[in-house]
Amino acid sequence: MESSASIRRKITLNDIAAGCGVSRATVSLVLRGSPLVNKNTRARVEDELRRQGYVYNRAAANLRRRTSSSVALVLNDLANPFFAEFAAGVDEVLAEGEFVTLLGNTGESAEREQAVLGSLIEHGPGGIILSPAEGSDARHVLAAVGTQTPVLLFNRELGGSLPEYAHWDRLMLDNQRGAKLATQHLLEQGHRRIAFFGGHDDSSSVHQRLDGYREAMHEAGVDVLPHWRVETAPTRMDAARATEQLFAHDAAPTAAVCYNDAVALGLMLGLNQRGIKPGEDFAITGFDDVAEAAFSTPPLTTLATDPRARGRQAAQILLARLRNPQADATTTVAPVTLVIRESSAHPPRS
Amino acid sequence: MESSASIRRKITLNDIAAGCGVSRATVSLVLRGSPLVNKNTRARVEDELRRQGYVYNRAAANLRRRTSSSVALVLNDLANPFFAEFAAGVDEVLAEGEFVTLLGNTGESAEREQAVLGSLIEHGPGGIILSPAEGSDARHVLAAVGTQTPVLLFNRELGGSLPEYAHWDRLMLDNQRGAKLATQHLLEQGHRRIAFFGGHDDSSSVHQRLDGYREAMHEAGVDVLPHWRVETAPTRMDAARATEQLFAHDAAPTAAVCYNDAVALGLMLGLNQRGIKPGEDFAITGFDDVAEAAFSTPPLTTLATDPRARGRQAAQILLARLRNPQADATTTVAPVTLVIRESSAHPPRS
DNA sequence: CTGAAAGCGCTTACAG
DNA sequence: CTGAAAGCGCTTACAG
Repeated sequence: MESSASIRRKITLNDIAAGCGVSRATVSLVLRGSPLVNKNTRARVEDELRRQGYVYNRAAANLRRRTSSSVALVLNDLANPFFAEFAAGVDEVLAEGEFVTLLGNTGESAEREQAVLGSLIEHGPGGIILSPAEGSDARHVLAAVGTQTPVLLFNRELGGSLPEYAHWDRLMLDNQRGAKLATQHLLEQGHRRIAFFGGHDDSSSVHQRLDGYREAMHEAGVDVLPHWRVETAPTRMDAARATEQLFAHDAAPTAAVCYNDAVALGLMLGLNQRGIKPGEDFAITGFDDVAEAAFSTPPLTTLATDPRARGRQAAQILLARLRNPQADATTTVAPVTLVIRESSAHPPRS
Repeated sequence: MESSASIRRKITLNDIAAGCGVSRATVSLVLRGSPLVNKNTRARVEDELRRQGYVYNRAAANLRRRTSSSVALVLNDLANPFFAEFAAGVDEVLAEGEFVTLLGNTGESAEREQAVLGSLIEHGPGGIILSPAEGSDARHVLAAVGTQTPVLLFNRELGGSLPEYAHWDRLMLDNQRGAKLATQHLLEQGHRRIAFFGGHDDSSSVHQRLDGYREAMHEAGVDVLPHWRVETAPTRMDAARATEQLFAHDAAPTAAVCYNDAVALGLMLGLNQRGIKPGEDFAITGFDDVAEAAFSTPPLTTLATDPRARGRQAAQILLARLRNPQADATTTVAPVTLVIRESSAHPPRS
């Protein structure tokens, strides 16, 4: 690296061509690994490339070739460890495929999602991986991204519906099966009065998990009482506050399938405050397997979703789409795994 | 949006110009908001832009103007909530400044860091925000990024040293002051035998926190015994395993300043296993204020670093650098705040 | 106020 | 095997 040269302006193919007496075209062929170039010429060019500290300008190449080497990753909540892991998985696979990740975080705001998509699309991503903000709808997303750029929808559906929307690939978690597994596990421990605790009913993932819970209860021939459904915001604090509602009526539950781990951990807090020992007097399951689940007191039975693997999977689906834009849209439902820990490992006590 | 048109090829300035009978140049001026354009012409062009569903090609504009509208964000561990929050803060400010975030995750591998930087630099970022992988060194980073692209170093220093390296901006946490505050707090509670627990001595942040701890002990006139320093990997499990080393000698500590929250939570685990009640029989402080700290049993006294605010700050420093490339390099030390909870709120008991 | 022309850094038929 | 030429989608002096 010639520091005197590199401090001034960027080195281009012209500099390399001039530096070793060949044409720009030949240097380009060398860079792209064409077999047409003479061995000797290639060596000479490669030396010169190194000598001048050449940096490939991928944007210029993309412009000329009408290709893209980026993928936009638009997340509803990057600060959530689940999505952070997901992003790490996406980036891992994209990087292997020589793509760069354009990051956008919407913070659960449909309005910001519009702005973020509108800005990212100007950078010409080859595709978009979108985990929608709450309340985001298909028409707005489509208006922002157009019909040229393939979209992979992760984690939730959009509101509204459009013909184009049906052509997008999807990667969803198996929410229904997960909640069913958790419910069946509690039934096997001997519980019959099982609540479904936390989350708001208007969310598509809450809906799916409720379905799984109901299905398991139905198959076991257990009637579900209305007060076994307690809605909360999907946060620890709100769940802790709502704990009392579980015990406000007769036939109080002896166990709860929680919407997610945050809610389950909040319920533990609320139970402790009432002198009820989670994992001894009351059985609990969560959903997500956050880092804390293995270390809570008691450790939390939950459903592992392996967000990093989901990220890798999402990137693979999108890369496949870029290779074959005409293929039919795919819907992938990712499996979730029941992880049994002490919070649920006992028969009913109350 | 004409779906028949938009399905085929991308709309360019030429299409718009042809569509309303002006030149490409005029359309460009409209797009860039030039005051030169006649009001009427502007309105006509803007209509046509909307009608054809034009999407600005920022890459082409950047090529022509020799500018960049992206910033690379290279993180040692995106899956860590601290860095995920940091990334969210960075992205927030960059988006406001009309920049897009190019994400790269190195997973704490210096080798991957090389590859990631080499790949990102080809996309022509205006600058790079780098939170180095462990063991990353200045020479390799400089070789990958060259001398043209400004770098902001976050969180840790690189190994090795080079003249160019000194010209990089820095944003570091006030590790020393944080550990000093924690130590002083324990001293005020009446503790004298205070350990420094966890982390490896070859890490620059461990080093700085140890310095703060020693400074506080020295100022209080308390001699530090060698066995009050226990090294561990900065993880919960390793910390739990190492707990016994605190009590292997006479004059065992009654409190510990922990390297970070993960280590502090692990120490709680280890203490509980030995029948020692953290927060009653033994005082503990952490560092980071992870989400879990407020909910552990007992809640953990720790140092809040506000990673999202750090991210915003990092982006602001880098944007300032892009506006003024010639300004002197800056070093910013971000404050940390002691958050007192129950894990440390008592005098020595043993 | 508007248009013709040159050029950002690359790639790719096409000749030779 | 190599070079001259055209062109990706923009911007920007420069004329008029």
